[in-house]
Amino acid sequence: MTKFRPEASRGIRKPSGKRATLKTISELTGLSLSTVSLSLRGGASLKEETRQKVAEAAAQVGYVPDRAGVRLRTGKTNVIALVLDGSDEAIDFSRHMIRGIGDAIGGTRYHLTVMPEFDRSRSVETVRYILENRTADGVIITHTGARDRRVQLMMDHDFPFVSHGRTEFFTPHAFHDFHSEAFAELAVERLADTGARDILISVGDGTTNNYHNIVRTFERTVARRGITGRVVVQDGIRPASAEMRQFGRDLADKPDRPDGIICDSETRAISMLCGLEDGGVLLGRDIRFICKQTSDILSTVFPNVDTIEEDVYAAGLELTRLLLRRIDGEPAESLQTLSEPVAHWRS
Amino acid sequence: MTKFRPEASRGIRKPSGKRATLKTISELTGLSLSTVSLSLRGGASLKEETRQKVAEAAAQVGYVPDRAGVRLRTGKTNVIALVLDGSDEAIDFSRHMIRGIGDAIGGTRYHLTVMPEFDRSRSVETVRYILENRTADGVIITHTGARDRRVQLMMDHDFPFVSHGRTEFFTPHAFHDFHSEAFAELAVERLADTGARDILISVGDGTTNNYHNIVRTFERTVARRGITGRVVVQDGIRPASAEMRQFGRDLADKPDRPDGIICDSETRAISMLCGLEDGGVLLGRDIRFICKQTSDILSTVFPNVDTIEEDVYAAGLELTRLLLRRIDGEPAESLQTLSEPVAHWRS
DNA sequence: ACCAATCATTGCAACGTTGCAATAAATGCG
DNA sequence: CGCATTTATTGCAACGTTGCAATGATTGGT
Repeated sequence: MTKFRPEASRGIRKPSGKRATLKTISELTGLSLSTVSLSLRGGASLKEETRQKVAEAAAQVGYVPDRAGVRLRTGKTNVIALVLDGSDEAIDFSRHMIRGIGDAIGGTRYHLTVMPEFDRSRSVETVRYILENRTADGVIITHTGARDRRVQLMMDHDFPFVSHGRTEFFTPHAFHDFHSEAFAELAVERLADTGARDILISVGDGTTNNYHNIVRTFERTVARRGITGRVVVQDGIRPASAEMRQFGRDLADKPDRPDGIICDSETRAISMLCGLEDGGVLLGRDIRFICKQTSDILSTVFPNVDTIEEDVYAAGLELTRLLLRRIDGEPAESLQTLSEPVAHWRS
Repeated sequence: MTKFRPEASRGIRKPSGKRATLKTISELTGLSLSTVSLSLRGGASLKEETRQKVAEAAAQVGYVPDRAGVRLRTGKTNVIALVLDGSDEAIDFSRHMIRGIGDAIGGTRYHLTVMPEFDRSRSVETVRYILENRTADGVIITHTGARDRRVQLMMDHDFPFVSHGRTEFFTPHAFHDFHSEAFAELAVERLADTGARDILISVGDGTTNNYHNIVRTFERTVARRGITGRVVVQDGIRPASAEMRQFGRDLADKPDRPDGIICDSETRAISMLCGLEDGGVLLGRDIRFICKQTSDILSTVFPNVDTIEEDVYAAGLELTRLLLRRIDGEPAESLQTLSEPVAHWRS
């Protein structure tokens, strides 16, 4: 009679085809259900011998706790929810983010559920749904606004979450954010250092908090360097479009065109750069350009353009790690991190 | 005493702060648990009056069935799993796909869980995990291979799934796929019609079934038109990279360079096109180019390049609809659809 | 007015898990 | 050696749901 064939446990649960449960182990070891359950969760009061026996049996039948059972009993879902708010401009943002989250929950009990809600106003309802139906143990939100209603809601309910982006709320909450101020400052400094006197910054979505951070720092740094700066909010206009390209084209023709441009979106940057070239602008000479980059498409098309990298994959990793710690009860104020921009100066 | 305030039901479940369950409704109506449960599921044997009463009470307390309870009792998870296999080249593929799925499950009880597994060989393990732990009611896979092991596995277990992509298996299974053959044929015809005599096709990942479909059709169509064709598999090389651009550059210099190019990846196309222009090639004159497009970045950068559109959002929608019907028991052979390419001929 | 048949409703058990109170076994101490 | 204490194990109830067998109420036919 075969006693213990580890290879056999692949796909084979029990003599019958049914899934292994605590009961299976209980019968196998002769111990009670409670003991098995306790033991599997590392009960300190158990004899070393029985713990061994249980562990062995569990491994043999390939026991994995039933999520529904646990959830019903304890309320713990072992799920984290990503609320994708996403008219995202950043190329492959979702992909990198999800991959980061996936890698971070690898090896844990957690699953990831994604709730795509592209209508931003309704994304509050999505969060409300999660809270009311206890459908996840924690939430990750992106594109956070300065006084984001989702953040408010979750703080009110004392529900674990992390935001990709900071807020202006007084009460601290967990977040991970790209250090936009550093980005803005770095970009202005670089342009100024290489001779720019009149810088235009093109920013997207004015509803996010990042927008404010970027603009504020931009204006401060420009002032400090004693040069002029203008802000263009490009919200309604599709980042990759003939219209956006035309914007670059028009800019090239302007008598008072800037000699430095900063752009916080790779897609918008590509369009704009094409337009500038249409207008006969020689990049790096007539106009210097710096943009935030989340993929390597821009650098392939315009290898000489300076970029500042935001690593969305790393953000996904970090957000998840923070969230898991938050779920485990760590105070929010110790779960706030920034990721520093990485400069790629070409030439 | 207020009797029925619909506005009050927002966020208020019960006199206490607890979630409404069948018991809540049972107490409220004086009916038994079983009756309430039965009624909510439209029990045919109930009096119209009681059904009304139950429905009213349920609405009043904002009852939503507890997922864990249902799942434990019935085994139904109300979850569909997306197994993201993704060294995806297509820009924003994940985003569009997820948005499509999200829109398709809107209004249903289903949630979406995403299992990112970017190491393709391990993606079989991911599927196995889902099957063994009954962690979803159905699965969506992408980047399907001709004899995809995940497909094999799920068919063996008679588990509901749809694949984005067809296979060569004899047993039918649900799928939705981009009609790559039509794409290849359309592209060759267009190039031939506009004067091309020597066409090069650049295709990605040779492990997917799409690869075979494209290549086969390409060769057949080229032969039929009496022109020459070559196939280049660009697998190891990153789609957006200096290396890929260099490929275009080198191509431009070749004495026997083709006069028509087809590319099945937008990103690779962009890189290649940049390289061709580096080499002094005049697009549309020296070389005609057609590529498959999933975003509007390429068209913004190269407005004159002919493209053929694949709508990934629509694919997500369709895949999900098929899957839900499959879960409801429809036979797989009636759940097989193709999406036709949409040509955008510029000039 | 009685029995059978239909209609409407209900109690019970079970899904897999865990926390608690309770028991049983082993040890310490006087 | 008996009693209190610690150590190890267990039974029970509950989480929210549903399917089934069983009950109770109503109707129709003779």
